[in-house]
Amino acid sequence: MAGQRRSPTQVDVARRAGVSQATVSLVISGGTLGNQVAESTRQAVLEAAAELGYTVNAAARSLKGGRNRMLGLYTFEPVFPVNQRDFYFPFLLGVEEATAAYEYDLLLFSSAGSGGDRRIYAGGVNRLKVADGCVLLGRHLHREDLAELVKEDFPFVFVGRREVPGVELSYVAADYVGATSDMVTTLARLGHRRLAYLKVTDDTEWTRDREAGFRQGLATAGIPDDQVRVFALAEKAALTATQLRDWLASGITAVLVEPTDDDGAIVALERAAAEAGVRIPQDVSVAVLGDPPLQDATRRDWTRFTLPREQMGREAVRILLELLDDNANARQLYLDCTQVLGDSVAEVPEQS
Amino acid sequence: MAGQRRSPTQVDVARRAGVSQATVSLVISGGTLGNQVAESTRQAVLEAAAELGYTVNAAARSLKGGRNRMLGLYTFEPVFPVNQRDFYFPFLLGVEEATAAYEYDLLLFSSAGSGGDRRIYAGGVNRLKVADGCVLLGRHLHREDLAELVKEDFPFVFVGRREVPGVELSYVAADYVGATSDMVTTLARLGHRRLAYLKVTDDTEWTRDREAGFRQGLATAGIPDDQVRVFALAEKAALTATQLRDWLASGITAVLVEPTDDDGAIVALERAAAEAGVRIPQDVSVAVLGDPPLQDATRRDWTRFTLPREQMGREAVRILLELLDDNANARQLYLDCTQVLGDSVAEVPEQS
DNA sequence: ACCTCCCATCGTTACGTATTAAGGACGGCA
DNA sequence: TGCCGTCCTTAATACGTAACGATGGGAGGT
Repeated sequence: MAGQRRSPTQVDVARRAGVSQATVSLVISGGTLGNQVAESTRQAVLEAAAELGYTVNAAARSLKGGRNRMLGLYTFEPVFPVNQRDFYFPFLLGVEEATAAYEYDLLLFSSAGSGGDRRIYAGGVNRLKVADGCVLLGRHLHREDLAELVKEDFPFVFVGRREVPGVELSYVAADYVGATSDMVTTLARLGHRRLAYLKVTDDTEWTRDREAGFRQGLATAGIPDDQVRVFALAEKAALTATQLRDWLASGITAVLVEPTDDDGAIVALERAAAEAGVRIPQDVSVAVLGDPPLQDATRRDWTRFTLPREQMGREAVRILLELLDDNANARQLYLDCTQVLGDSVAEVPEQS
Repeated sequence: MAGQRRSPTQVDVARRAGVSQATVSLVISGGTLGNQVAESTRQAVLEAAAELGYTVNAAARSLKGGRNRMLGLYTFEPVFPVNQRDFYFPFLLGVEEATAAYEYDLLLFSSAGSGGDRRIYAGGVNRLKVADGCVLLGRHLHREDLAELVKEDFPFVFVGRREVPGVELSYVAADYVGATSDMVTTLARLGHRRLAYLKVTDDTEWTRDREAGFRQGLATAGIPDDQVRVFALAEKAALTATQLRDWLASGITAVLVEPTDDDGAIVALERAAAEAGVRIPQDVSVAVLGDPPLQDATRRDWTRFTLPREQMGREAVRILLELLDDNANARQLYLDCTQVLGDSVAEVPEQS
């Protein structure tokens, strides 16, 4: 081993090929003027480069302002932990696939900051900037980091709808509004007229969208507001068997429930049903408004809708590249979800 | 949107704070001389930086310094295709985890070359070099690319044992020899004395290692060579029911089989068994020498050994970082496999 | 033969940062 | 007051690349 040999530069190649550094640059990076170089010279340069084992220095290139052909993928939570991987994996798959298809490489910003905290700005440094642009992923984001990113004009696309007051950002989102509305329609078609909606408390975009979809679905189905019950599930206050019985007693026949990181709402509902001796779907229909992240937590084949996760990943990359080329305004894209009819919803029994 | 606003530099900060660019650099990056800056100046600089939304330009920094804090992961096959993902995923997991733990970022070289062919040297240029070092993964490598990498002194670690004549390279490998040997021992302990060994034909390191382990296990168990039958499974020539019957007729009670990309050998064996009316494990015991990549192709819980894939990924990163720091010689690491007792192996029936 | 034009190549500069050696202010001590 | 030493700050430079304008020479036209 020759030890830490400095890797050859364009100057070295130029010297060997008997041309100038500028010519080497023209040959290597092609550019618009790439065809202005004589074929013989081009060959000589390429040969010299191969012999020396020359490789382009990405740092220098991107310092100069050019592209790296690298896209970043930053996740606010670790993507890989086992319990969540089945949820995040399809996004990753789509992003990877599209990135490769466009002949870019993918930079995974996986390193947690020193504090164990995942932040974009570690020590005041925006690490993302080594990439040409970045796809962001994850539920628990730091808004201030996002705002900072926008302020810097760094091109990025979020997977999932994200709003930051005062700025317009790009994202690829699932159409939660439409999907939830459709779910209400489906339930109404099966005869359900009195619904309960079980939402998580924190006020996020996706929770708001689902609730909006819920209201919209009610309107479409012609169900007045007083026929429904909205219950916000605080983290600690689980749904009790008593509450569930109350609902059923008041004529409610179906429950819509939001999935969460830990499937807390679903698990709580199932436990309450078990305690109350209520059978799903015979006694109450349950529809899940999304993909339950943990497939293991519950064995049931829920009636639900699934996000086109892989496609979302792919589209995010496509939009990011559009952003890079046009450097136009932010753009948003909504993709349809697919309703999956499982065995947790049944027709409402004829009232005798 | 202000459009492509150039992001502020140290010069801008310096101008605003009324100091020189060098002072800004001292304040920002601290360094060894960081404490030589007067507290008042430091505050002024930090304030100016905050007001302007200054962030360090990573490209410029690494151009100057050398290290990128980026590790590469290059795979000779796409890691993500669905049919293989369960096999490769744990490696990826381990690599990602270790990379993050050491506060590096992970660069996924996913872009296929223009020809659809995955090569390290695209257009005579080594793309890997943007990273400080690289973990390599995959079965179907291009030896010439590897040799070139070594020649360039680029630090890399292979996951899986790889040999290139004349050069010594670093890898983290599963101890196929020991695991296969142990498997033979296990079979011998269950009374199996006549074995068949079904290998794939191409002459790879892992095939050789398994065969060596097979021989070693035979020696340990005191089984003479004429009690065994080694069958090389060509790609197209599947194992026939007739052959399988012949083996059993000759007293063979157990088959060791190598897993392949597509589980070809296992599937062939199972089909032959079905055709011949041979039951597994009642009539013949089957041990798989590794992890069957496709869990779906067969529902059986094979007796096998599994590679510590996640750990292999982690160790690969650790060794790579050692290589970076010491820039010493290549190093190799072997990790033990875990035997898994499934239901495809039974005690040999007492011969009446 | 001379002028023109174009093509291939070259010299130069800027990108933003970290570092080194050098400069300047200030106070203390003789 | 003069000298020196200690801090603090600065000017200059290098890193490797891409882009621009400039230059030289050869070919073609008049």
